[in-house]
Amino acid sequence: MTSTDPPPRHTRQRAAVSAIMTTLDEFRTAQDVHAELRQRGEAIGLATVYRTLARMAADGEVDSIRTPEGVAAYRRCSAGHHHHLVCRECGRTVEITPPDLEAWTEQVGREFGFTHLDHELELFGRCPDCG
Amino acid sequence: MTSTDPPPRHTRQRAAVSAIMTTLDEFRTAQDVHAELRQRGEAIGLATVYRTLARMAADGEVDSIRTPEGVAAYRRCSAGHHHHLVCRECGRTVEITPPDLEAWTEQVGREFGFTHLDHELELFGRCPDCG
DNA sequence: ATTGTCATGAGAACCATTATCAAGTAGCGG
DNA sequence: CCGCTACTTGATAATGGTTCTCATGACAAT
Ligand SMILES: [Mn+2]
Ligand SMILES: [Mn+2]
Ligand SMILES: [Zn+2]
Ligand SMILES: [Zn+2]
Repeated sequence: MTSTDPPPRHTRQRAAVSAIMTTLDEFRTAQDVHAELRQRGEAIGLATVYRTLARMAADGEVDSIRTPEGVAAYRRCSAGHHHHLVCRECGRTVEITPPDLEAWTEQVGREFGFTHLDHELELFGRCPDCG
Repeated sequence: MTSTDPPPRHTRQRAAVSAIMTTLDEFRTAQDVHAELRQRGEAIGLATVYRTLARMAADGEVDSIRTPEGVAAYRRCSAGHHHHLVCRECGRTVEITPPDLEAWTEQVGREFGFTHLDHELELFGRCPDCG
């Protein structure tokens, strides 16, 4: 359980992905990130972007959600657990913290005998700029 | 905006999907439903199952969620808006209603100027039977 | 029964994601 | 530095869920 995975190696590709994620304020798919990196002249493979984002998410360096269409999207993550209000049009995101959700999840889990609880909450809408 | 879509026609295939959904207590994917129908001797195409479930979901006859892996799953739906606690192993489901979530969603939307709000909340865990 | 419209389904197409695996490279010990 | 080894990369193929195509069949209103 305390198995320590080796830390990721520092490569040009990983640095590029990490860098671009700090500049983006919206949830972006792996394909989006790959296209944007290419746009900026970075030489990087699509598979590498997928792998890097998946690993960064596993390591807590970025948040990952699934859009209502089922595709994975990533965004740089502020410290601590939180949820999101996401614009369906442009991906603009606001971090939110619903009161009592964590405690309520635990309570409901106990009530029905469920263990290994996790919860997913995202709000979707249209932001002011997208009318 | 008040456009009335023509009601679905009554066909053997639609009846079969509708019938099986009333007997299932767990979220099932379109592929699951198709396999189960074939098992029971029903002649029905996979595309038809996909179309029928999508339409039933749009018409509010079944609930649809996406598993953490991103695949769509369907389940017969009790009246009224609600959310779910789903067993990751067997799909067993409990309907839940978090207090104040609807009102909180509206409040957060107003606060940030988002419109056309929607929210997605699902709890996942392991049910008593699945240890 | 006629007829216009909608539903069906086998297979192809689509598309996000993951697997392959040979070639490259980071990082460590010497 | 050097060299070794394990990790990373990326072009490409493979996977798998979902949707599209379109010819054929079935519903239902007249
Ligand atoms: Mn939370
Ligand atoms: Mn709700
Ligand atoms: Zn927007
Ligand atoms: Zn279970």
